[in-house]
Amino acid sequence: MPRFISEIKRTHSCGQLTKDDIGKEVVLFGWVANRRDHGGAVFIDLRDREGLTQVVFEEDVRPDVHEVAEKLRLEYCVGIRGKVVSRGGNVNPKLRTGEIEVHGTDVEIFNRSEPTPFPIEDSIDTAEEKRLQYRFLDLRRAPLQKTLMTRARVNHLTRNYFTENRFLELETPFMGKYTPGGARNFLVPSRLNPGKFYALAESPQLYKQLYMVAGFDRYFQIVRCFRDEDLRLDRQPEFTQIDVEMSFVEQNDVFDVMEGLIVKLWKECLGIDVPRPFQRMPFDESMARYGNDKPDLRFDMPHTVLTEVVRQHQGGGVPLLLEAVDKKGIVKGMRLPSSMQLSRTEIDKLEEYVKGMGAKGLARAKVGEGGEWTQSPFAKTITAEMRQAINQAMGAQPGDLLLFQFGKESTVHTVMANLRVHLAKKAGLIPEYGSGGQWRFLWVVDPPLFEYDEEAGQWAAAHHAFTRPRDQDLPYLESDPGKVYCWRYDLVLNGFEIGGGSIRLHDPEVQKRVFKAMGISEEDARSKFGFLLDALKMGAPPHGGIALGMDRLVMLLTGAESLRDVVAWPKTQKGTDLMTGAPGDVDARQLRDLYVKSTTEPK
RNA sequence: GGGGUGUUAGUUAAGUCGGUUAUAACGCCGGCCUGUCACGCCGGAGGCCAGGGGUUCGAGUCCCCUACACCCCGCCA
Repeated sequence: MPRFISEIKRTHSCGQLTKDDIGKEVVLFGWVANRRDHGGAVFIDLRDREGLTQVVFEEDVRPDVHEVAEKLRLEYCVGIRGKVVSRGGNVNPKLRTGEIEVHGTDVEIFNRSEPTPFPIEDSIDTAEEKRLQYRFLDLRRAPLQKTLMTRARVNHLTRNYFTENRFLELETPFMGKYTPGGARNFLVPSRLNPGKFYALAESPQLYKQLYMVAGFDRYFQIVRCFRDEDLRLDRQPEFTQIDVEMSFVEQNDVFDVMEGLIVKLWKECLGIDVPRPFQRMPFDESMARYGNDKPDLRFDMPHTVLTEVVRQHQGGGVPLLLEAVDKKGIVKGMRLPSSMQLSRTEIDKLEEYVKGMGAKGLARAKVGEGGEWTQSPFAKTITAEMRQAINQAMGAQPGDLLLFQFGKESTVHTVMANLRVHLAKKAGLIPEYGSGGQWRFLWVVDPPLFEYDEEAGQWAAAHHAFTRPRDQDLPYLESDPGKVYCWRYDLVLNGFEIGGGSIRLHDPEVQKRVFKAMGISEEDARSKFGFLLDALKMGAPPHGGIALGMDRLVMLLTGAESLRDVVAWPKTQKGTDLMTGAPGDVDARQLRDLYVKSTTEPK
């Protein structure tokens, strides 16, 4: 064992010492963050997770120690002993410990370090590929350490909060039965059952409902979930949920509990008071005004739905718009005030951008002094009446630029939603993190229970098949399923969905009708969800719940730009781990033991 | 599956119209330096220009393909 550690114990962290400690004999362990060698005196910035402390080794004080100190290099892991001394006139205001320094009287090198592939500094512009390859070094950097410390704090506060509120932390299996629908599952072959597979849980959804049936009343869990879908900046194949379920509750009860948690987290982590109750918005309004169900409300720039205007004017002299409406499509516009000047080149770029999302083009119109349109494909043929109607609907002012999308509803929404955010970013309308950035929490409520699956020609559950419909909509279950709305809700923050849940359907009779509307036979339902259907028949309490995306929450809380910055060991967009090389090959024998055969030849 | 951006010393970048020895900063190595904290000064090493193919007298530069990373669409109840 090193002499330090076994004989000489650490007394303080590197972020701790202040002028109150002057005169103390201290022992610090850490890494060499920087060195400044002045010959007779060597300055070392020693770093641990708490901060930096300057240590000085002087030749005339301890020549032998100074000699070792001269050999120190960046990222050597060392222990030092010395005396805390005032810096006098040489205070460094950038450091928390900047009023003092430690005059080293002893030092031990625990381990040397090769030159690191990138500097261990707060802000670096090293390619993420490199950072992921040496993740253990990236995690040594203060910003990531701070983020993970916040993450640990969120875990801790969450556990305390729910425990104090009579919730029980109960676990659920990761390896379960594959259930069709929803996210793609990771599969685990069963050695003991040839040809059979477990599925890794995409969420504890069914189990947590069964906890309610079992009478546990209030459940929570901070739990890993697995989904084999394509990755995004805010999506990892394994991620963490704060999972909650409650019996004998309605929507407002769920909101109360969750708002309480959020308020506590923001207060404790950022010192910010988040006002309650959070804003609520119906799903349909969110789609109409913002094109998705997770609007960023830190800026406005709403869409205007023009479908009815176009229909009333029978196309208003624009055949393309008439065609879009006739084919059950929609027409949307967005107004860019004259203050958001866009050059011709920028507009052309925008057009390429939207084409990448499936748009056929980007129709626009520049509004003139008298409300006339120029620079527009519609300008020549549009009737004055429809032009005026559109101007009025959109609140168009002279100098504004109007952007339009029309056609298939889902494409129009996607394109316009992305366009709205894209242009707001470009125009600097979104407050930066830490600059008085607003926290716009929003409950998106009251969505339709079903969405029409065009490929299957069927109504399908928009969320899952166990969401409770609104009582007043029950008559439409058979006649017009599209008109049935339900007790589902998403929690949205600044354009990210950070949680979602529902009040569950606990009535077996209504349950049957829902399956029927989706074209699922009783046998089908039984084979997939038999255990849950049984459970609902045996005294299932009314219940509901929610799951928060813990990683996303921490991402927003810390101002991180991607989920990869709040997950200690993340995967790349192709789902690989650049540090370990996972996923990797296994040998034929392992596969044989699992009764599995690959259809791909190893390269 | 589709659209976009990128890949040049360890790192970050420059590299003109295709032209002869591919630059710089930081880091690294050696030397000097007792008040630095982006320490300073002197000297030095370090390159399969992502990989493959093509055009050309000549390719880091032009063309094609592939790989990898990132952003987006699809997908994610």
